[in-house]
Amino acid sequence: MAEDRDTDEALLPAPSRGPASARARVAHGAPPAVTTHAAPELPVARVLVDVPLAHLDRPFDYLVPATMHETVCPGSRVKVRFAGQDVSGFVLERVASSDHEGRLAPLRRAVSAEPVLSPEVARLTGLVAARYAGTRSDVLRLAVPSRHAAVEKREPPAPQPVEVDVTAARQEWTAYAGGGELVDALAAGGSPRAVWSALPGGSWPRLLAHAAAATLASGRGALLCVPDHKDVARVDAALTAVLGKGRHVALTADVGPAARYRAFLAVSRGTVRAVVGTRAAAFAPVHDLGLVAVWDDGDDLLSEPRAPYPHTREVLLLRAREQGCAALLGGFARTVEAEYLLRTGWAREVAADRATLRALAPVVSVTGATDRELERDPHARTARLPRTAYDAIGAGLAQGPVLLQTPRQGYVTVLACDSCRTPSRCPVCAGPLQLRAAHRPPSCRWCGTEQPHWACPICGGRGLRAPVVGERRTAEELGRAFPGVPVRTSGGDRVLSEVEPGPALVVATPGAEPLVEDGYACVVLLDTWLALARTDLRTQEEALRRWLGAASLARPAGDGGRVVAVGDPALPVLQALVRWDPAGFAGRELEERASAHLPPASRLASLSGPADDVAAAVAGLTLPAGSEVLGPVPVPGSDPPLERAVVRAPRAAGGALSRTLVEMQGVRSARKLAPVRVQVDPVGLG
DNA sequence: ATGACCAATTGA
DNA sequence: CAATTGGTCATG
Repeated sequence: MAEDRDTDEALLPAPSRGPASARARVAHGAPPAVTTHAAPELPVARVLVDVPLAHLDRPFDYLVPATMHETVCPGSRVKVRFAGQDVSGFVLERVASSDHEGRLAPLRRAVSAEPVLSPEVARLTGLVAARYAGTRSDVLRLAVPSRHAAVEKREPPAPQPVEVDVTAARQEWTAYAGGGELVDALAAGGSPRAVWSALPGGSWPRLLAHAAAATLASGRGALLCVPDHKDVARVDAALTAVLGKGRHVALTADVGPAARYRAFLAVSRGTVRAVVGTRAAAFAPVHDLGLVAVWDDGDDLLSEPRAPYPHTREVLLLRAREQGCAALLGGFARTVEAEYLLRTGWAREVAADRATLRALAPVVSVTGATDRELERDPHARTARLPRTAYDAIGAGLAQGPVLLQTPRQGYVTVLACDSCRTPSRCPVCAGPLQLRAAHRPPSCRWCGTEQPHWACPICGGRGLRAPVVGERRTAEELGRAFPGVPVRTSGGDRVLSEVEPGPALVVATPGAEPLVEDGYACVVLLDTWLALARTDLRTQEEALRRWLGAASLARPAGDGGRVVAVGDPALPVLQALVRWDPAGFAGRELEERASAHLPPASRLASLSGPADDVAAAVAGLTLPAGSEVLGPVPVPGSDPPLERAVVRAPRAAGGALSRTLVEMQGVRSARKLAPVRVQVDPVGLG
């Protein structure tokens, strides 16, 4: 598209009413004056300017010069003069006149005619900013990828017609109660909302693809969000199998700016209507959106690490609410947020009955790993493996590959009491202890305090051990315990996506488990006590999610599939694993959260920064009725020292809480005070 | 942010 | 009395 020349702002026509009365002025040394005419129709552009200041987070009106009339359209990029600087912005709309009293400055440049910000996404960015008490320009940065001019100039490929076999889609979903109805409703143009408990095994990408296909059959678009690139690749392949080539697109950040922009344009121009992607794809401008879906919404990869830290699930739910489209939350596990949607009746459950589940799930057992048991067993002593687990591995290896999930990577991370195995914590701040160097006493990883005379508060023991050995060390030890068996590792920056079906030991960290055709003969979950040693709000939910993720890679019980978890069989979270009951667990967890006034039953916001700023920020809030302020308390391990306050409000007052946070940030920004970091419903609150 | 403006404060 | 500094306000 043609790009327009810069405009001299001295040559301002009068504001919007009537034709512009151009005044020429030739300043000494200035470029020769050119008369600027306003666009013949809708001469005013409402522009969202890219400035990071909270109190400037609203549209500003500019005059559209006649030369830019063709190029400037709703959703297009422009450059404008703002507060003496050239800044970029997005045109929200073209209107006939402005409410602004003073004269309007002309747009400085029309960057492109490409409408990259659709009206729906423009509205969504506003809702997300409001919900997370952030600025719209921050959200816009997440929503619209950077421009690549060469890609934009190329002619788009013609949309491919899509033929969908709705009967096949329905067939795939009938394993679930409510599944057939879900597909029917999608295909008929309805907007069902469902929380889907996926059956173990590798069918979920295909089911997501079929849900998308049913939506396309109704003439609408579908948007599928998954946690990582491995998942994108799997759903991508399933969409190709179900829809044929060229009918969908994968949106990921790691493919480079040109490829990313090309995929984005295919969506925004309506060339394709089915999209799979990671968290940034939640903002994809899918035409005629009919379905939003998120897989494994408990995965913290779906939580955006950049301000204002929106979560993919919440972005998609805002979209579904706003556009009245269908919503699907699926996973092996269930988050408390998904459970909440069921409890409030907003979504329906889609789950298989117990008989179907029993047929497809492996047999799950828990085996203790007390020191006494370990002492009786020399193999266990070296490999942290009780006899039961050791035997299950041996039996599994006779049938195929065996997966061992080990909680963390690296050689030594956390210390624990040598006698009772309780993870050792700092008496000052409760942070984990570490050994930083040989011949130094243990020190706290958070506050750095050295603990030369540490004693276990549980049993009084003074010895420390480093019980957590990463996947590489685990692999070495197991290789010795099972000589002759190939050992593969996956974790950290060396992740295997798939392994061969033959007998092998596969050691992986959570989320890095390789796929294997026909499933693992046996899955062993090591050191479950360690995964539960964290003090985070979501520790148990997260542990169960990771265990179910690994367990769902095992063969069905009928094919000999077994899962052995090494841990305390009395723990409810491990009992939920044995019964394969993520729904029941999420239900109990939600009740506990509700009685403790924690999300999702309440809305939380954390404010962090230097102590003075946090105190002033909290004082500047107009808190809704029923809310309370916790803290501020020092943030452990922060240097320079920071403090954090947590504000808690009833869920119904969540909107009011976000509004007062936005207002407070606006006031602070106008007064040139340092911004306080605000996180609404942060994922990892200790 | 940047810049404009006004008022209070400081300096010769 | 002028120069300087600090707060407030607006940014189209």
